[in-house]
Amino acid sequence: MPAPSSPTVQNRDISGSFAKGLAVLGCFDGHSPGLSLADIAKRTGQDRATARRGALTLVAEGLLRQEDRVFSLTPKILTFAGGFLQANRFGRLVQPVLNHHARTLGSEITLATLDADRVLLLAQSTISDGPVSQGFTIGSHLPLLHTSLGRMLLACLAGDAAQALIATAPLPQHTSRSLTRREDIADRVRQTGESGVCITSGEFEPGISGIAVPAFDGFGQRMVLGSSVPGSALENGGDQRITDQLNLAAAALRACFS
Amino acid sequence: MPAPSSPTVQNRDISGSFAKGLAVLGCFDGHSPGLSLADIAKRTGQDRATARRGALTLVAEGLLRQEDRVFSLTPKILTFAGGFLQANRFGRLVQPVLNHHARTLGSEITLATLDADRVLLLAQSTISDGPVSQGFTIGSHLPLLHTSLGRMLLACLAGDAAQALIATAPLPQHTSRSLTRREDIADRVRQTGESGVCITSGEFEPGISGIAVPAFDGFGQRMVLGSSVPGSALENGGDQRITDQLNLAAAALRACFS
DNA sequence: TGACAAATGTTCGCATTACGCACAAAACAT
DNA sequence: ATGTTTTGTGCGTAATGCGAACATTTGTCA
Repeated sequence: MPAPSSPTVQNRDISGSFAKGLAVLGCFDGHSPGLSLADIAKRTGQDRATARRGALTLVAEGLLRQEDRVFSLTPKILTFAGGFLQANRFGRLVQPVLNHHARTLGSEITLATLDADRVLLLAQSTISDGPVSQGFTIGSHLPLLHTSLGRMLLACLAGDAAQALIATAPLPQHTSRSLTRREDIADRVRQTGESGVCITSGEFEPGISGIAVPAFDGFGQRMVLGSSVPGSALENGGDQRITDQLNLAAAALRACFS
Repeated sequence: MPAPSSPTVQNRDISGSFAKGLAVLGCFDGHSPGLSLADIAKRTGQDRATARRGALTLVAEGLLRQEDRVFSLTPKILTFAGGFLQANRFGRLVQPVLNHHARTLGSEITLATLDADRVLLLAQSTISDGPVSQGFTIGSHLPLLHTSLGRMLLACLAGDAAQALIATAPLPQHTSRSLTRREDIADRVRQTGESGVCITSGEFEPGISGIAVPAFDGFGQRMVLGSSVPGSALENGGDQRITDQLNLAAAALRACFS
């Protein structure tokens, strides 16, 4: 005879099976091209049978393909991204703005937002033969604490939310210059909020500096704009030139979305 | 006493709830930025209560946001695309190749594949101030029968599969030059298969010509490469020049993926 | 090479979960 | 204000998904 609020009763507004299935889809994170059922079960913490149903359902929907024992994403997964990108006019509005300013700037520009405790890349101007290209794409994640984009996102957050993230987000030492004390990062975030621009030097990739500025509020979230350049590009007022150009691009986007 | 294959019994390997939830996610196709519960129910053919559970689950997972009565995709949806793009080295391999060849070509290059009866865009070289830009993005869909990319994909398919698609895929008249008889399209596909290149002129967008060549087999599917140019660009051997350049890009990709 | 062990994949009974009717609430029209 | 349509939600029921148990494959050592 179960109690009225038995622990086994769940929120009737949410479908557990669906959430578990999404978790299966979410394990394909790019670090591993193919996953076996056991891998999926391990990553999601689900029973192997549950993971199997999720994966087979995804295969039936055409989102995964099964080759021998490994599952991998099909191109069809891009359809979901297409829904977002087209609904928000990325092809017509965002991409042209980024491309244009990237050309006059001479380095690539990235639009990003916050996703849990990471930076999520939304769009990127791809400038041919650009000097810096780590191979990041739309949907890639960057660390929050050691990138200029991440620190700018933190600076745009309400104080306590930012502090919570600074205290808990992963803090691996990517390079010898990565700040390793969370208080130091909090300081930088504070400075960023005051100056309206964030510059990091070699904390994520050696020899590469990042510059980020706020962009606009859209899709229910704060967006930021940034650029990666060789550290030397910041000398002789290069930092100011890049900042100005990023702010111009930000203003153009703001005009589109608000 | 139900029959062994009772109509109410389902395939135990597939999760119906998960599939229904995915259908909810799939209705956000970019043509409509926000959908109400009733819209979702209508589009998916699900009961409103079912659609509601699916949508609320997606909100809980951070993939949808609810504003008043309308649901819309959040940027987090791009994470799934990122998994595919990174697993297949799009940032490091594909994008640089497309960008490089697009620059020497002077017009943008698109990588695409087949998704049911439409063309799915996988990657695009974004060349600043390029002459033609319809605002398509990664994950966008193009019609199969009236684009060079689509006809090239058909030409790469086994005969009966191609014929089936030619007979059933939607055939709207986008422009006055759109072929409207399916036999004519079958003819063009046949020619495409023989010559190894497909050229269409103004059948999808007035004044715009498309050129497509086969690229490579990857992700379990055939990939094709194409470019859109003003119709005039094909004169004086321009068509050959573009075809050659596309084939060079295709060869470069083939070297990466096989 | 065969026998054991470890890991992975699949089946099936049972309890939980999701389905969708029916009701309620809101929005709109008259 | 009252009917009408549209939209949102609680709840009983039975279909569905859970996971322990079973089967199968892969790896290892004598």
